[in-house]
This record gives sequence, structure tokens and C-alpha cells, in this order.
Amino acid sequence: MQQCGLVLLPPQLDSRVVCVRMRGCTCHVELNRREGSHGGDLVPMNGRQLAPDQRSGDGGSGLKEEKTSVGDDEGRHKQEIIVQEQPVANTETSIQEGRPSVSLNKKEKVDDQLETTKAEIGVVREENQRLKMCLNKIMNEYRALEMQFQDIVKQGTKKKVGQGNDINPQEMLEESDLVSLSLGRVPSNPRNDEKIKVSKALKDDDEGFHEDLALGLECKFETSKSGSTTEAVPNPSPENSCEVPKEEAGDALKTMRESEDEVAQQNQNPTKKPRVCVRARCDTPTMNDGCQWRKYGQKIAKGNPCPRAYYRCTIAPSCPVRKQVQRCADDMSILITTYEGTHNHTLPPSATAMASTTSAAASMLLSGSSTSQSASMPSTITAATTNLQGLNFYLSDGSKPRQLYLSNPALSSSPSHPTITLDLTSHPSSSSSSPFVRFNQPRYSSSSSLSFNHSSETNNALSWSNGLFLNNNTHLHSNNNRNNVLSSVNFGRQQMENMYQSFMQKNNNSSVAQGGVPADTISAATKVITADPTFQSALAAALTSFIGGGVGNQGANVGESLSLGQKMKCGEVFPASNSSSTLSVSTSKVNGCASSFLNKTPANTQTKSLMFLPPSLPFSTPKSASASPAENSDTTN
DNA sequence: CGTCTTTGACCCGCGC
DNA sequence: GCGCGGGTCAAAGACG
Repeated sequence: MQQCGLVLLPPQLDSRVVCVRMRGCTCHVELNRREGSHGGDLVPMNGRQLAPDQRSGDGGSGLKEEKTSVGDDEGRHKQEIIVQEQPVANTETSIQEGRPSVSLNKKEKVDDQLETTKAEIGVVREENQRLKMCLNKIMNEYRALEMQFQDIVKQGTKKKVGQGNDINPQEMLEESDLVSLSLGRVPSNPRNDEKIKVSKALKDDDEGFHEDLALGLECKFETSKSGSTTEAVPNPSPENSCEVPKEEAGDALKTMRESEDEVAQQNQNPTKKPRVCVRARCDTPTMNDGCQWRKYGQKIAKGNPCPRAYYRCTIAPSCPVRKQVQRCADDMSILITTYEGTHNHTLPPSATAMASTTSAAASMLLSGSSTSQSASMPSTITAATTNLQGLNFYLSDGSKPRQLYLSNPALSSSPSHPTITLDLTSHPSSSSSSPFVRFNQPRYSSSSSLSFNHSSETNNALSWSNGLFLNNNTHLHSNNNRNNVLSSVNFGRQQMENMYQSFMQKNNNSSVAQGGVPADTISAATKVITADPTFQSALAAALTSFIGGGVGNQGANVGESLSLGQKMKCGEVFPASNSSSTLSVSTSKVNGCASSFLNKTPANTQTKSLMFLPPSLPFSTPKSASASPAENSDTTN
């Protein structure tokens, strides 16, 4: 922008040369030279007054040089004008000399040419005005950006002073950008993250500009400080920050450095990986979670006549995430899907919701009974509300709203794995102090349960979305939703709830009327969930884990919202179009658990938000992804 | 022909 | 050490 300049002649002058230079691209418009080389206030880029000979046009070296870079349109326009000017000048000369050879027709012709020229002048004047307006606009934007830049620099300086850091403001800006890009991802440059974490840890929570960033990082430290979760996990996994050993919690730098090693260790010790088991009623072989799965094995598990199918994530060849799908022995309509591992790649937007949900569940599992952090941690509350976006479970049969219940149950699939169960089957009558939330003591010490139940016994479609319930024939106001997601990061619980309710109300016409979930139900669930300290802490852990640290691929929905929030904070263009596409719900029919929406999204909307997700818990697409007819068969192994 | 699924065999951890 | 069960591998077949 510093190269921006303008050579502009006042409109009252007939000779006009407009030269707008933006970022090295020069637009030069010479309007009318009929009256020769009289002066205009030609001001070159450097502010020097052009010499008369230069103003005259072609003779001036400076102008001539610029003319070489004239855009095609302006150049052509100029050419036309000049061509028409020539005869006019000749005619005038002839008239003044009183040559009788000038006929009346020629005079009319000259008049016509004059009229034409005047018309051209008018057009050019208008164009000149437009250019001036455009320039003013650009200058205003430039000033606004400059102001923002100065504010950012000022804030960066303030932070540095508070931290005793010697990083210059520019570095702070660069750092912010790096943070923005790295959130939710495996840190490509751990050192940068370390610096950021340190700075954030030393910073107050009410930091305005980087509030969302501080949120996640605060959560990180809060979670780590609690340390009470570590003991419950035999072999802490880096997939979640709460798995980081207590002694490491106090040293964020060390944690970051060791994150990759921990990932490797985790891979070497898969039996200790936390698992998230999702129970849901589903008629289809598998549930669609937006991920792509490949079946690699099938076994008859003891005590269950239904075979257990093994899937691995095929989005990335090296992705360690696996899932097991099995019908419940007691109720064949219940599909039990167990997720294990952490995605080491970007996930399709449609898969982030489930991943975030299961991430939160896994974090809850790993955080165990830790509640010390939640009560005194504003950021945790925010994290909870944020993550709640990904924890809204909407079950739909395509026609009726389903009530959402969070109840007990729980079933640990394997004693060797810390397992948490998300029960989406219907147990509305489950005895609990809360009608929606109940956390049980696990059957195994390392397990816990979180159940999301709905009242219906016959739901056919289950979809995970970014805080939205995806129903058949339902269009979502994705932008609204995404904005809410962002808001959930930047605002507190109450604000989040209000906005969420607002969103729900906005979508009532389209969603509820067509089979959505009543807003009051969601609102109630939201309040209940967010009020639960255990849930909050778990969500905080999830948020922490994905931001932080270890594997860095945590947090689907949370990560998404935070990532977007970061982008917004950094002044980048909000990816509304992308968001829209990712959240746009296909109107095509949802076949059982396999949402066509989920099937479509990966190809069409390759996630632009570079986000890696945690113990992902997907419901795969039946076809490429995972649906295995054999799961329902009587095949024995 | 490439990809995915099926399925029997194999490996490994755990309990006795 | 052995058996059991869970989990994975990989060849063969199916499918588009």
C-alpha cells in the first residue's frame, strides 16, 4: 500500500491524466489533450511536480514510462480519444486561417466530431470520478487496516512488556498467525507453540483480542494443573492433554517437545489407547460419521453372536484410527461403534463433529473424576459451551423431533482400554438426578460412560454435525451456525446459550418443522450439560488436548470453531463459503444412519481448516467407508 | 485393473 | 506353558 499513489488532475481542467498505481500495477488514463500541454496538477507518485514537457504526455519520460504499463482498457480508450482529436485540431486551424476550401459539410463533420469528443470527455470524466471514489475507498480501507495494524502492534508490545519477552511486535504478529494456523493441528513447529503457550499462560484471561486463543491455552494449563486425571489413566496417551503426566503439566515447553515422542509411544502401546464407544440404534450396518473406513477384519466376539467388524481410517494411509462395529447382543437394533486412536490428518468437515464429540468423551474419560478445575475456570465453561456444539446429538427419523437424553449405561468394551461409552439409545427413564446427564462409575476403573439418549426407539437416522441436527430434507443456515460456533468461543456460556437458542429459533421454520429438535429441548440440554462440572472439565480437556499439545489433532468441532475464530481474529477472510458448503445439508434422503450429507461433504468440501482431530469417532459411510453387510450377517469366523 | 471386502490364519496378551 | 480371546494380516474373491 505504500506504493499506492495517484496522479490526478482536477475535473475542471480539460487535460486529464489519471494514474492509479496499486501494488506496482499502474493504471494510466489520459483523458483529453485537445488543448495541448497546459498545466494540470500532475503529481507523480513521489509527489514531485511534473515538468511541463512531462505533462504534455508522450514526451515526458516519466509518463511515458508509466504508459507502458497501462491496462488494456485504459490504453484503448486513450487511443480512441487521441485519434479523434487530431482532425479537430486540424479543422480548427483551417477555420482560423480562413481557408475557403472548408465546406459546410466538413464543418458539420467537425461539429459532430466535437460533439463526439465532448461525449467522450464526459464519459472519461465519469470514469475519472469513479476512479477517484475507488481510490478514496481504497485509501479508507488502507487507513483502517493501518489502524488495526497499529492496534495489534500495540497489543503485542503490551503483552511483551507483561511477559518480559523481547520479541518485537512484528514477531508477535507473526506468532499469532502461526498460532492461528496451527490450532488443532499437529504442531509443525513445536517451538512456536511453546512460546505461545508460555506467553498465554502468563496472560490474563480477559485478554480481549486473543481471547479465543487464550481460551484454549488456558484450558490447557488448567487441565494440566489439575493433574488429577493422570492417575486414572494407566498409560497416559498424548491424544489428550489430560493424559500428559503431572510433572509435565507444569512445563508446557517440555510437553510440546515430547508430544511427538508420546505419539510414537502411544502407537507402540496401542492397548492403552483410550476408546470411545458409541451406542446408537441404527438399522444400517454402520453409522456415517463422515470418515472413510476400510474393513480389515471381522471376528466373533465371545458372548455376542454378532460378528465384530474392524475398520481402519483410510483418509490417510498412516492414520492409526480404528473402529470396531458390533451389534449389541441384547438388542440387535443397537449398533456399538468403538473408536480408537487419533487422526493424523485433516478430516472432512462432516467428520469433525463426531470426532470432536468423541474427543470430548475421551477427554472426559481420561480426566476421570477431576472436578477441581471446572468450578474456578471461566475458560472451561467457555470450552464446555464451545464443545457442546459438537456434543449436540440429534436423532431423527426424518419426520419427528427427537428428544435428547443423556443418561447412563455404560459398557466398557475392553478392560485393557480406558473406555467411555456414549449411549445414544433410549433410556429416558434412567434414574438420575439430572434428566439428561448422568455419569456413572465405570464397570472398569478406567472406564466411564456418557450417554446421549433419545426417547425414540425407532430412529433411523442419526447424524453428527457441528452443533446442528441434520435431518432429512432440512436445510441449515450454515452461516448462522458457523457464526454461532465462533460466538461460542468468544462469549461466555450465557451468551452461547442465547445465541444457540436464537439459532434454533431461526432454524425452527426449516428444521423443527421438518423433523428437527425443539429449541427448548436443546436449550435445556445445553444448560444441563454445561452446568455439569465434570462435563466441563472433560470438555476443557478436549479443548486442551486438541490445541495443545500432544498429538495436536484434537478437537474437531472445538478445533474448528477455534480455528475459525482465530482466523477471524487475525483479520482473515471468514471462510463463509467453505463453511456453508461444509454445513449445507443435502436434501437427499438419508438412508438409515448413512447420511447423504456426510457422504457428499468429503469430496466437495475438503476441509480448508487445517484441523486434526482427536480420537475420532466416526460413523462411516456405508459404501466406501465402512458399511459392511457382513456385520449383520450370521457369518462366523 | 484397482479398490474393497471377505475370511482363514496368525500374533499377542492375559489368565489359569 | 497352555488355552482363550482379541486383534491383525494377507490372500482370494467381488465389485465397479
